[in-house]
Amino acid sequence: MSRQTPTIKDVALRAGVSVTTVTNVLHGRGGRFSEETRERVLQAVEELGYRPNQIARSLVRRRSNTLGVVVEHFRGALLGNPYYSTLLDGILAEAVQAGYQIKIIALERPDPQYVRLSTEDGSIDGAILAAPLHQSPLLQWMEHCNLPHVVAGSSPRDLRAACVDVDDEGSVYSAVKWLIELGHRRIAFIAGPVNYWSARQREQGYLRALAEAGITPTPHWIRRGNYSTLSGRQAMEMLLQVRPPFSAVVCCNDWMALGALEAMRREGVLVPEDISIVGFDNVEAASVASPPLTTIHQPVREIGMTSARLLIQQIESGKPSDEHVIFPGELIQRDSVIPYSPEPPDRAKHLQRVRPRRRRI
Amino acid sequence: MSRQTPTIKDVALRAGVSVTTVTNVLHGRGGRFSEETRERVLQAVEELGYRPNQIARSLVRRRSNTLGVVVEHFRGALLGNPYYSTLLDGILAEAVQAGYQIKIIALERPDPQYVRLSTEDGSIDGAILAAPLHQSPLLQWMEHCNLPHVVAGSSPRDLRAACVDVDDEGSVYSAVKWLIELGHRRIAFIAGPVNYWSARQREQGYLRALAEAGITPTPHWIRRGNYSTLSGRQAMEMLLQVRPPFSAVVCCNDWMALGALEAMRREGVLVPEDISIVGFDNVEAASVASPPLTTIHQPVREIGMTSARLLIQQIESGKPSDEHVIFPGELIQRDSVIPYSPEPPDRAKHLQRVRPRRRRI
DNA sequence: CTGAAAGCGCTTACAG
DNA sequence: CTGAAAGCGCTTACAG
Repeated sequence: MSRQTPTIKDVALRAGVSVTTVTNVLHGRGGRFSEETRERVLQAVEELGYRPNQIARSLVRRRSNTLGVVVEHFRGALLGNPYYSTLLDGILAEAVQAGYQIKIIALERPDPQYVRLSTEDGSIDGAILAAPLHQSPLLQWMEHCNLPHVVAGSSPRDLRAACVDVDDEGSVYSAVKWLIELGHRRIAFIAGPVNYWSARQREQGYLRALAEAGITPTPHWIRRGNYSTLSGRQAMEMLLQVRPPFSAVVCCNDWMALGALEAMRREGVLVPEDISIVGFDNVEAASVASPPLTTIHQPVREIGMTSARLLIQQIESGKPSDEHVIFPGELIQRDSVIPYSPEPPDRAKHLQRVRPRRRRI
Repeated sequence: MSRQTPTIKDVALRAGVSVTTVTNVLHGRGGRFSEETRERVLQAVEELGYRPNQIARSLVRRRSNTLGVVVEHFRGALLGNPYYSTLLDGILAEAVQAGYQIKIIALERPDPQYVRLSTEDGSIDGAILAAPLHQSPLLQWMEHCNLPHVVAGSSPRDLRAACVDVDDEGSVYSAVKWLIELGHRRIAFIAGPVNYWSARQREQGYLRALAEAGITPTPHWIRRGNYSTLSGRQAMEMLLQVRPPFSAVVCCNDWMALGALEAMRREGVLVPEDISIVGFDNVEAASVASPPLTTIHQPVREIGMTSARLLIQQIESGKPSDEHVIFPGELIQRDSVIPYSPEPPDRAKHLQRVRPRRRRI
């Protein structure tokens, strides 16, 4: 009995009107049908359980009402990263709000030609590039792309395209400047991977603050990690060898800071008495670490929302834009930083904080 | 000069062949064209920068090659939750692998009619329902839905549809049984919100293990939180009032366990010496808590991957399925649990672990 | 090996 | 207020 899913033609037939009329009442184009016709159509829709085919609609309107979120998935488990998922959540919230859907375009390989095929196929009205890597093919693609697009998160600052990000450079600059004001002079840096724009910019901020204070770091002051906890621990182990010792260390992200914390705990270095530490990102784990980690919060969800808004603007106005929206980072002061003190801390007094060896079950 | 984006017709014209032939070479339907024709077509494609319109293709093939991931977004910032994003990551990985795209369908309101409109519109070939809530309209919708679908994560066990989840009940049952084997008898439970299937099932596991050991909990043994850290702290504060005191507490998720840890730290309760604690989910913060939290890990990414695989199977075979795949949870033993000891811990010995008041900067 | 034609399910001028 | 017709950009029998 039940045949294919009903089409607009079936509705028209049942209501005894033309498909044009059905379209008109469905889209509320007032004045083009009588009240009585409207009711007949709506009833037919109801009885048939008719649902408009959006694919057909997209074809003729040349509009899919969906936003593409392009992620370079060849990097591996990407959405598992809270940064990306929070970004996505912001994009989604804004898109839904404005009547758009979200399609995730996971690039399997870094090939500009392949990117075109995946994006310029009529299935999306515009694209949000989520935190492209350094020398990402996406960046080249954008140059000759007539699909509306905006870059969200970590990206080069000289981009000739709309982009939304946190002020990586300025945030780290301010944090380091603050440490200097607290009396710290020997401030180490655990840098991030060079293929991240964000890591590069944060490093610049560190260097600028030191330079401005007339402090000249040797190469020993900077250790590079890959954003993982393990790499942070290893970097810190190296930094602990340097003499004279540092009184503070700034980390390019929280996970490395957490690793650094672990390295210091193992070595009996007191935080913050011996060494103050600040991270970046304000991940959830930062607040439950011991001591709770001072860090820089970036408004990731807002970045996502703003990207979507900018993209929708471009789509609906038909005008491309190269607006840059850069949010300031926010320093979250917790317990991992204290002012510099020339005399060493009273270890006896603080020894109670060092955790004893625990037996395993 | 540059007009609309080129269509298959433009390619045919330029190559001097019919559109049928263009389609054939583009889809590699061998034997239907000469090698020379093939090259002419490919060259025209190249010169024109032709990209097939997938919307048009979808319309005629009645296949979009995209999987819908349905989330009940009216709950708020959903993808910001690492559970959902990890699930999504698994789905994406498997889908990309199999040549499918992902569309996120964020439901703004819990209306079955609205769900139909959003899903059965030709834009997706099947749907994955991400962790529907208790009494979700999605569950009803599925009953009379001819779109292939599978439920991923937290869901009722008597579902007449394909579903993939962790064994919530069994995992908690095993954990509680283990605590009992360690000598614990007074074991409290911080329950989760009743509108989550997962929370309900975990609670069942707790009750079953106690019952099996002949332990009869009074209502005071169970406090309900809403999965947040704050609610865990509050629940624990109440549990600490109960006399005689508990020697162990099981939490419905890690965030509440982390809150409970905080409550105990404030009250000077030693973990695990006074009270052992186990969480659920194995969030990243659990491993950096002090003490590191013993918890139950669920293979969220695998759940996502398996859901996608099951869905694609249904789509490609044309046969609906109601297969259930239930993964076991894995107990991650860290430092928050020790065997029950009748004598109270030597507080003097452990006092050193209690953190002193910290001054703020 | 190749192509003309019908059709997927809609929307949009356009004519009445 | 209403409808016939063309068309969006593809694919698929079908005939040659």
